[in-house]
Amino acid sequence: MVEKKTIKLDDVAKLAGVSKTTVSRVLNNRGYLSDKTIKKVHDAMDELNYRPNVIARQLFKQKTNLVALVFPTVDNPFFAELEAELEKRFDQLGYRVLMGNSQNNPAKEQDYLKLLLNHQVDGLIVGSHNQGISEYQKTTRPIVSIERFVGKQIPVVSSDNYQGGLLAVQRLLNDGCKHIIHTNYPINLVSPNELRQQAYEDLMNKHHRKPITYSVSFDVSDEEKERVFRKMFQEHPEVDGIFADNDTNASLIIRVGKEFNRHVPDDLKVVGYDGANITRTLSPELTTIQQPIPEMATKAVELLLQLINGKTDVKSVTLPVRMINSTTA
Amino acid sequence: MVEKKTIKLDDVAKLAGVSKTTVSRVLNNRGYLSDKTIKKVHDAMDELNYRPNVIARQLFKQKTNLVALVFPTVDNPFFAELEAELEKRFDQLGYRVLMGNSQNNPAKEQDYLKLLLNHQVDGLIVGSHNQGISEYQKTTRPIVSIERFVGKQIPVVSSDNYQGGLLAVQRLLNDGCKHIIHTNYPINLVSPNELRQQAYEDLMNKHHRKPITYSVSFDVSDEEKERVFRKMFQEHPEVDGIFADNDTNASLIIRVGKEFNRHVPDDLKVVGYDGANITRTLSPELTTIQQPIPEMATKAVELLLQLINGKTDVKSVTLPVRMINSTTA
DNA sequence: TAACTTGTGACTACCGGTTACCATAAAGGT
DNA sequence: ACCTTTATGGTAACCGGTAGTCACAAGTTA
Repeated sequence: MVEKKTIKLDDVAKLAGVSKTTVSRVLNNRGYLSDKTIKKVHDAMDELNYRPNVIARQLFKQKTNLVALVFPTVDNPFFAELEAELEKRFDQLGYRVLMGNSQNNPAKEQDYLKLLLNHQVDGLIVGSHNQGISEYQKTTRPIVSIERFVGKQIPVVSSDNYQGGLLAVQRLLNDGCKHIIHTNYPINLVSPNELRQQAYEDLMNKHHRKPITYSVSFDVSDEEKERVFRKMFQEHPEVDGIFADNDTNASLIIRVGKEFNRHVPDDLKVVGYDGANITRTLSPELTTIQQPIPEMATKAVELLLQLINGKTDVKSVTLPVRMINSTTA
Repeated sequence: MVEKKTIKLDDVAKLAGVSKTTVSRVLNNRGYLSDKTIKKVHDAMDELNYRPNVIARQLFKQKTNLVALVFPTVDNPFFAELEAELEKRFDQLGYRVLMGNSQNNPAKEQDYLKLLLNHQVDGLIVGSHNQGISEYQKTTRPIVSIERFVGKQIPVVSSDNYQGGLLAVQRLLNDGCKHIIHTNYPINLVSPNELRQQAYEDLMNKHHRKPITYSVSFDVSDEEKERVFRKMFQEHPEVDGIFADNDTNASLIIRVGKEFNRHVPDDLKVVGYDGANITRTLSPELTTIQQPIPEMATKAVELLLQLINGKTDVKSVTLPVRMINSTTA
């Protein structure tokens, strides 16, 4: 096997006819350097196709310029857009991004945290839906959470879930719905998501209607989810409006509704939640509450950088949502 | 500011009352060790919440257990599923995954390659749609490509694009379409995608029909794409069947068709391409050619690992596609 | 002419592990 | 009683850069 030796700083120095120190100075733009020397060094680097070993530098500097994203999965319109936006911003700031798809499995999330922390990441953005992960308490590494409460000291970026809930339910009420049902994650997952349900219940109570919520786990198959929705239509044939906790579920509900001969928006009105890119493209007919994903990404990156730079009083933020009016409600 | 000192191997050794060597032996499971010592060391590590500095180990071992994924963006049903599947497999094998969203911008792709290679990744999986990136020729690092020709020495995992093209067009012909149009990326992007177009043209010619292809760039906005499709309906009002190069475009075409009063599947039949998870959930009505994304991920990971382990004759593979019959054709 | 500024080299400690080598010692086998 | 296996310690080189210190030379300025 042809063993191709890695080029190191020393090799560049030799070829350029300068000292190791000088090459390092060129690389880091330190000290006094003549243009001539800089050129010589660059030429040598090009000729050898030299790539500085970032690992060695990381070890010395105690900084990796690596951040990790821990979310349930990237195979979901909301997380895909969010992670893409986060990555774009981190890239501009010189950070590389490690992916951590926890599959919404607490053990996996715990493992990921350990592994990613071992990789000496400079910070983490997390948005998994698990609880009680002790790793979060043990570390002092900078962490920002998105749409999820993780711990007292960890700032959260979320959209205005309560307002989103109000907008959605009010829209259904305005459209004349009498029997509105809400779907949401199981509530034991402490997330700002809960506030959507709170808004739903508050508004329903205000209008003297009985709030009914169906729980649907995030991490089960579409078939499983459809089963829940079928049960919903069977148990509540009177339903004429649904406030779904995300657009995927809204889409599944509309499909299941058809099985029960409910046609949107005549016999049934549906409002979704998230309003991600992909959903807007593939299901433009869906009326939904749009989370400001790009802004959330911007804010999360901003907060994480503050933490990385040693700021201590980093505060959680809530960003406004907006309604996208379309034809399903 | 409270400076929290990082715990190192030496600290663990001191607390456990053993030597640095022994701790390292416990960590790496090397040499002779008594159960008693192992326990002592583990206890000390737990007490101190010690995390071995992976960077230091990487530097010595010349192995990072890091791989990078370079794709246009993760905010797309096909790439989201593909990257999720890749990440899942790499995770199981002990590799962490770096995200590189090139935005389909050659300069950005080149930058990413440099950066990721600097990070000493053990390998890369690439699927961007750019050409002529010199970085690919310069490096000897293991690379596997997905659905894209990169260079002679770089193995490609692709699905059977020619067969996919045949299936799609044959379906439209069987449904009685007389005027079938194909949409695809600009052909100067050398990708196996081309074979879909080839199949389309071969089949059209065989049936003595004139093949017509509209080019749509991957990286433009939905609005831009819709403009192209509007032009298509204007220039070819006779069109009654469309073979789209991906499901997103199929979805946009159906929407634009409505503007021209073309209703699917009565006045117009559409077959898409990709059949990713998210698309199946959000647009189940779409008839499409499904790429075997999980299998492609499995194969790509397998090939990359062979390269990482020094195998030299790693061959490209093509995997079968299947048709998903639904209501748009 | 003394005092800086600029430009470069040589040397070394350091980042935090890994591992080879050698030494030592107790336990077990023959 | 001798040899081997098991178990542990100490030391040092090494991975590939970074950066501080000191030295020295040439050019510039007061």
